[in-house]
Amino acid sequence: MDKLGENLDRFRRSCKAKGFRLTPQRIAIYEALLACEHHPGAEDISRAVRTIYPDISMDTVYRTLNTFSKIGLIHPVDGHGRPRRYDPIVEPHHHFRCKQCDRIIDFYDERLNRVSPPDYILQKFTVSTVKVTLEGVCDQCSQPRKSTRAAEL
Amino acid sequence: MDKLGENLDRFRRSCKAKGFRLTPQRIAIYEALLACEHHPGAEDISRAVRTIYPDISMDTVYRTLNTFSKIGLIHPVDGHGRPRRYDPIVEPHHHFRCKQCDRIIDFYDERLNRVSPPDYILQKFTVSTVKVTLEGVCDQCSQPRKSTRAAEL
DNA sequence: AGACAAATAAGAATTATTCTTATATAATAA
DNA sequence: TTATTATATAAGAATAATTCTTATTTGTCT
Ligand SMILES: [Mn+2]
Ligand SMILES: [Mn+2]
Ligand SMILES: [Zn+2]
Ligand SMILES: [Zn+2]
Repeated sequence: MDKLGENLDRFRRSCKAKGFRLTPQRIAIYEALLACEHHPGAEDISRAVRTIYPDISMDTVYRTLNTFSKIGLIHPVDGHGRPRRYDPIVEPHHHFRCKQCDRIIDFYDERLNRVSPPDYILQKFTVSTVKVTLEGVCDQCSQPRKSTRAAEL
Repeated sequence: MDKLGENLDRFRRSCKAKGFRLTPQRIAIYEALLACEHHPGAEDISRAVRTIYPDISMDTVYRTLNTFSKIGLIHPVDGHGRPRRYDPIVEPHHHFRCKQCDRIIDFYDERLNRVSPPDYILQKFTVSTVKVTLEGVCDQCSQPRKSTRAAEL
């Protein structure tokens, strides 16, 4: 089975397991999450789903994203002052966020997966997640204007 | 000079250097930031400052916090769906966030300061900050009820 | 097919933050 | 010290993101 199929299958099983109904809206929202790159926000999801279900309400989008988050199907990603975004990839990975274009780019690194808090923290707190997040300027934004224009200057 | 004095001095110099006026509101807001533990939000700051300046407006609080952030006097801290919070400590340090009580607790660790992204990321992106954030349940919240009650049970 | 709990659409409500504008004031210089 | 002026402020309107309320619809299980 391909990656998309795997994800959809996990989605169906998660819903069943938790007693959630398999509605067309939920399926469309989950598919939109998988299709969108760079961690879509509720507005992105709504826009994508509207092409198929023009009457989808923002409330359903938000409610569904919250439901998915609660059962661990997706992870909410901080919006840094902008609207919250969502990540359909729940396997361990890390994020680079461009301060200029606000893209959030995934990357995978074993070394970072193994970053661990100091012992005195582990003794005091129950640590469930360790997140490493990079911020800076992405390759696209650090290029001197558009590549076509750059030749002219 | 003590730590508080040092901070206030740096604050005065930063304002001067950037040509910002040293208003009573700004001083009070900065002092409130230093006094509050666990990374206050705009509402916390407003409440603290109101005891001295009852007429401080939310707009001034937000505007001032934004100004301070821009000149690097403080750092905004993600609110995870709740209101944004602010950190008057700009020296390198790390955060543990309790998912239950929402406290954000500082800790210092040299090893985590040195966490570095993989080379292929550094080649592609200009990385300006690396944040390690822990989430979980804090010592207070994981205690079985209140300590006084615990003895009874 | 029928029953029913759960999900939805629509739009009101709430919350956090920013904007607008008229007034006040910190900094600077006469 | 006072006058000048650009900057900061208070007040409240406006905006944006998210949640809530309610009446209706629809999956799921007989
Ligand atoms: Mn991701
Ligand atoms: Mn801190
Ligand atoms: Zn970029
Ligand atoms: Zn706690």
